[in-house]
Amino acid sequence: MSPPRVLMVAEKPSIAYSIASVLSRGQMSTRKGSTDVHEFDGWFLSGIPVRYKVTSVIGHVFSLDFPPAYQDWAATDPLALFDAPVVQSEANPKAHIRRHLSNEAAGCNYLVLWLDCDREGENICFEVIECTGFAQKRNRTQVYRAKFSSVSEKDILSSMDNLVTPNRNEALAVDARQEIDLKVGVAFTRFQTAYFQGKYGNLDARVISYGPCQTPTLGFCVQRYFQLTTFKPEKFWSVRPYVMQLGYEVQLEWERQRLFDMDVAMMFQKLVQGDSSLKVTEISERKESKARPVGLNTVNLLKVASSALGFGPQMAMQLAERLYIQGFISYPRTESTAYPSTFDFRSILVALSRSPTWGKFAENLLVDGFNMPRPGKDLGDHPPITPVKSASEELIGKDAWRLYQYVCEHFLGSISSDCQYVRTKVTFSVGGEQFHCTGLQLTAKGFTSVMPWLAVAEKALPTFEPGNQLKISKVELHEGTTSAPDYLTESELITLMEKNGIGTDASIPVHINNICERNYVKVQPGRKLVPTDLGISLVRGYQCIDVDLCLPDIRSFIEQQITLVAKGQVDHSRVTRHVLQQFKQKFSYFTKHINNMDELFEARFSQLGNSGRPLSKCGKCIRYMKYISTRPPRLYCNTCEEVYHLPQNGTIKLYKELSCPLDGFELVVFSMPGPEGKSFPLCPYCYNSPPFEGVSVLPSKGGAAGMPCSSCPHPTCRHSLISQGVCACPECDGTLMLDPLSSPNWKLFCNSCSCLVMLPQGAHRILTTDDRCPDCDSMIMEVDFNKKTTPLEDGATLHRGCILCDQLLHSLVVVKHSRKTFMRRGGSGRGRGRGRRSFGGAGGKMVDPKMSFRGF
DNA sequence: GCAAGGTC
Repeated sequence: MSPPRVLMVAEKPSIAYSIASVLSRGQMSTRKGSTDVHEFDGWFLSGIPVRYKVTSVIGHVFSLDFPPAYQDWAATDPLALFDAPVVQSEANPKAHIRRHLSNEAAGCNYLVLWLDCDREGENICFEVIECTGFAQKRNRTQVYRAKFSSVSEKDILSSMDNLVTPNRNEALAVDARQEIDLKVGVAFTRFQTAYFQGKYGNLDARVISYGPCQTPTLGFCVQRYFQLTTFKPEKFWSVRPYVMQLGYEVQLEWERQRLFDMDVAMMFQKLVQGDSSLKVTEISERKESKARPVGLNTVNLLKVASSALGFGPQMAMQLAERLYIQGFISYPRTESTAYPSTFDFRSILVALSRSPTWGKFAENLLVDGFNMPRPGKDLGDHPPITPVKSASEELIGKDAWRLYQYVCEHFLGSISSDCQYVRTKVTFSVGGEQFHCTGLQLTAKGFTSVMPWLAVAEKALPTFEPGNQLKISKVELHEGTTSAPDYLTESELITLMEKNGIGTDASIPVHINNICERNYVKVQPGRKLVPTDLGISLVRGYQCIDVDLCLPDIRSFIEQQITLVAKGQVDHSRVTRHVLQQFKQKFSYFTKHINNMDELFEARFSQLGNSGRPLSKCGKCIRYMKYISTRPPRLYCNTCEEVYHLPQNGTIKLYKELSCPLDGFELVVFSMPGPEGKSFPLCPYCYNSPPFEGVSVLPSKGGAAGMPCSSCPHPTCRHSLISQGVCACPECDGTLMLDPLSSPNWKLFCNSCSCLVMLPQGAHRILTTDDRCPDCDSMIMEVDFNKKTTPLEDGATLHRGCILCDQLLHSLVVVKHSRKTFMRRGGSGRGRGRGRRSFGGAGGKMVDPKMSFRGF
């Protein structure tokens, strides 16, 4: 009778091989299949003699998708995808892994799962259980899970002695993630693509994708782009004294470093210049060191490959993969930076000692002894990436050689000694100010001799003694300018993604590749990521509609929700439903407000951004915005990617290059046509985003709130309701404002309705003043009549008075567009509404009937 | 044509 059979399944062929090698002590027979199958005899559990078969999958067996009925883009409403069924299909049909597992499981009595010990691995466990049929036919005691923290003999053997059961909750968390990612990503992607496709001639995108990882990744690039385009350089000054010591001229650093006020900096310069004695107050010497690197993991390899070697992550991984298959480096996909305790450094050093490049260095480490590496983190996956055997450029090619070279240097560096140096700091006092200079002297190069780009620069310093009185040779006032940050480098992006939990070591290169291939960013020399028009418009669009969509938090939210499933705290389908419900709402909101994103596309892609006329300066970036006069009229800031709506049915001009005291935007003036058309100034920013709450706004199309300066309660700005408001409107709750541009047809207009009041015609000048009428609290007006037509006696021209109470002015004003004859609506409480609450502020006075135009 | 996660 043949012995019972045990099927063991690993996540990838190389692990299956390692496990079989350890358990069979190298005595196994291997046959080909979809993946190799290693067979040998051994003992299982409490000493059952068995026949072992060890094979593997190749990552996930299945992947999730929508059923065929939902595959037609045109016929499927993307919103319906949130509630659509999902189906599993074989991830790699050509590999026939499912058939392979089913065949190999036939006749097996036990299943041992050797998948990677993370959530994804746990999920693959259940894929394997399904394929092998162990779920249905056999009872649970026949399925075991091996938990191992590294693929070492010790760990493999000990996990065989401590077999557990697979964790269904962790697997279900992955199921939840898959369904959420699929539905959210596909729904948004199909909707966006359909909406923008063919809409703009020069928008050439096959697909405009959205994803909870790729979109925040793009978000990082665009965020940096905004930082640098809206950067405002600032000048700064620092005092830099120079002293002569033992024939050296030394420049001293200021303890205050720099000041942003030139006058103050100059004052300090004079103080220092005026004090003839500079004194050494302190000399400190400190031994410092720069630590050798921890073991190399994938993400750090990718960063160096990008920043120092100029290889993109995709390319770097391809090279690393090849070096691994050829046996030159160890497995290149690992998160761990800690070496296992049993790690064999010596044999690698022996291998490298044959190298013409590092032979000498490796040999020295062998002879003089090497340092154990710094601790690092152990994620239980694979050891850090190290060389395995010696290579040469001729053997592996130029690019692979450069990557291999780095792996070797990093490995040698990680077991070298730290770099050590002495830092000397000399502190000086002069004119009440503190200055210093520092010197650096290397005592041991350590690892920097094999990683010279990390070397510490030496800096010589002449000897000083405490209490030395020195002469200042000159005192410079250095002027500098703060500089904008540069575009995000790929290496910085990887750091950000890792920090924010966007993607994994294996998927980070994929996401970066996606945003490049989809034409959202371009890689420029120095591997800088420069967002394209499409990338910028997309991110700006998300920011305008629902900023969450492009922030990394969207990923952490999903992760945090599925972690509840993994911990068994919440049911998997409830979490999936709940999260999808939330995304469905976000999706609905997004589709309803897609016009906000479209405005940006319109500006970018139909070249409105080029055809518009430069008009007012943006207060954020101090660059001219473009005035787009076609409906709806708006200003567009090319730099900030912002659209500012303007009132319709009139003309827009710059208002004397005056700017808003609140936000620095240049004011524009809006004029309605005709001699009786009113005109009023407005700040493009405030008009769209009123800075004060509860301000009455004009009705406006295109979503702008519509607050012109005539509704603004700013207490001191000379264009505000407070400065230009004259008295209550006879027609409505509004306030009559002086139209500052109405000369010579001077008029007051209501900031709320169409009421107009014509002031003395032909006056040379009419101004509002700071004074108020003691009787009715209206603003006292100052009228400078024309010399020829002045109604004043003796040809005087200047007259001050209240237009309601002053006999002369009263007789010269005419109310137009007044549907009601001077009757105030409502009772005594009226007129204290939002817009006028700040007006006058003189309490009960405003209920005086004279406040209206009654009696005209 | 679409997501993100495995591995090759």
